Amino acid sequence: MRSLHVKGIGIMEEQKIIGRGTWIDKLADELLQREKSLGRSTDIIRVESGLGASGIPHIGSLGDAVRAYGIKMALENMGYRSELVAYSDDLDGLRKIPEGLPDWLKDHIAKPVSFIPDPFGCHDSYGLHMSSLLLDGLDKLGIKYKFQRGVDTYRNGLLKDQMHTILTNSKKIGEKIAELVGQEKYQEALPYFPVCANCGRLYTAVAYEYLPDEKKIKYKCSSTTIGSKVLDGCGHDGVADITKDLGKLAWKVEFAARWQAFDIRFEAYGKDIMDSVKVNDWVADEILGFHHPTHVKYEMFLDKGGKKISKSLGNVVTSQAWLRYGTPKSILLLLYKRITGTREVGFEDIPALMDEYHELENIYFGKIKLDNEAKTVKTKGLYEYVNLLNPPKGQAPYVNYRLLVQLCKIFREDRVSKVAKKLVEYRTISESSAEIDQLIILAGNYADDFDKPAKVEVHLDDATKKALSELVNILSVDSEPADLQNDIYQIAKNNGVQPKDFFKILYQIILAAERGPKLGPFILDIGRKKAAAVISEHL
RNA sequence: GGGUUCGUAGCUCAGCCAGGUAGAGUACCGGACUUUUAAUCCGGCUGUCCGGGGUCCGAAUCCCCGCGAACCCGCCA
Repeated sequence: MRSLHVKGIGIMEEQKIIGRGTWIDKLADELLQREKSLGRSTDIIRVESGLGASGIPHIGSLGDAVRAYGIKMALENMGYRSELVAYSDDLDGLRKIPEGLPDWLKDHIAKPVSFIPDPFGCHDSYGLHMSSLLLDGLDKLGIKYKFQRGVDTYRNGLLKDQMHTILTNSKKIGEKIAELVGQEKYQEALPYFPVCANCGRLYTAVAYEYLPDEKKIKYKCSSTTIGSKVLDGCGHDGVADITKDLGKLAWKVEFAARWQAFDIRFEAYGKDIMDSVKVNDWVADEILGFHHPTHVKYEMFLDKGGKKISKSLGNVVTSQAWLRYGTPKSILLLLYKRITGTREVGFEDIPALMDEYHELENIYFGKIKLDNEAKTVKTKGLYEYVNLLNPPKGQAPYVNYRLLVQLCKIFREDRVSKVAKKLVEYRTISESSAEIDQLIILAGNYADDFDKPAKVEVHLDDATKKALSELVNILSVDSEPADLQNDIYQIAKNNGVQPKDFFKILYQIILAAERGPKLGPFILDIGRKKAAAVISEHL
């Protein structure tokens, strides 16, 4: 698949570049090779992303779908039809109340999230609220998908054939699970969790017998352990019909059933479910007779302290919050630039990603040349994927994000027009535009939320106070001072204050910083009356 | 116990997956700007690429063995 020939010492090997040269193309190519060698039809190649619906979806949950969509794009680019199935596991039971959500949810522990009221009050259920947040994130990024709910999947019996095969082979599967991953419970228990018809809970109802002729499961709602807590069942004895009643397969076998039922050829997964995937691959291949999909494993997204981003902890980076500070493209760049390696992610990455996107754009449009041909192709390819293979015809105006944040810290009132005016004065841009205004809004949000100046305690002696009040007088008269910079300097000297210290104090008062821009023009920029008012507060 | 990832400038990290001159931000020094401050811009400086072996004309990059750090699994979905 790659042709290497050495032309001579010191000369680079020639490489065949696959697709657009990114990891996405390479993976799509491997997938196609595999499908061909398996002899499967490639009329339409479906890729899947599983969405958890039990907590607030974070950037990592989004990543699973975004990357699957990347494979879909690469396949289409290579001339195949493809589709992304977004499967919401909304029959999943609530095990833990996520941080910040109301306490009354404890009454709904172990119930499927689709049958719990929405604590935010805007959707039909808890589960629908959570999956909607994720789908909303995908919509805002421009990602197209076919939404498939777990509840509908089971209620309509879409997995009934797979369930039947799995349940009749449960003994064999249980032993294999123990062998592959050391989990022994399925040697006894059936890999199926009914929803108790009496109390509506999952997990407490234990399936103990499968009746293959009737395709029914006998269960008793006894008890279960979730984490360290024991949950008592209601004692109900029931029968569930796998073709229409609610209940779900255990994760160790559910993926395999879905893969076959929906004919899935690709699914990415996080390393936390590595074991489940290993078992599911075996179940698909050996029990269901369906070659498991091609996979790619990715590391978890961690927060900046290196802790796992957990839906139940407070350190959640959601796409909704991200879009307050960065463009959709900055999220796509984060997710498409690479898939390997541990990723510590936080809002503080946004400025760099915003600037990096702009750099990609410069390379794509030939403003920046790279010396290495392969890297140029790869970089352009990345830019195209970030634009969902529909790159713009021309370059959008852009200003360095950090510069914008700095300016936004200075101008808080009437920010957009003032910052834009300043940028024109700096000759950073020739004129203001809707794109620049939008960037100012994003950077402004970032400045407000993360770069908040700490309130500085300023200690003033009498001489300094006198000097400051003289300055206030100058600033308060109607006519604009001719050389304010020099005036400030003179005022300090006349009052026996070291100019260096005087400037420092002014920066502390006005900017809450030790240093800053040249003070004379700066005070005129922010408005001298306003500056006078701020200084007066310290007198 | 099993598995995965990471280790690169004082600091934070990119580059590694498809080998080809060691990179960015920050910090520091200097300049644009006759007195103070320097946001911004420009220029400069910064290396045992964790250690050791192997493959190769060539290794930060690929392979093996160590050392160190983190994460996941061994509840459950």
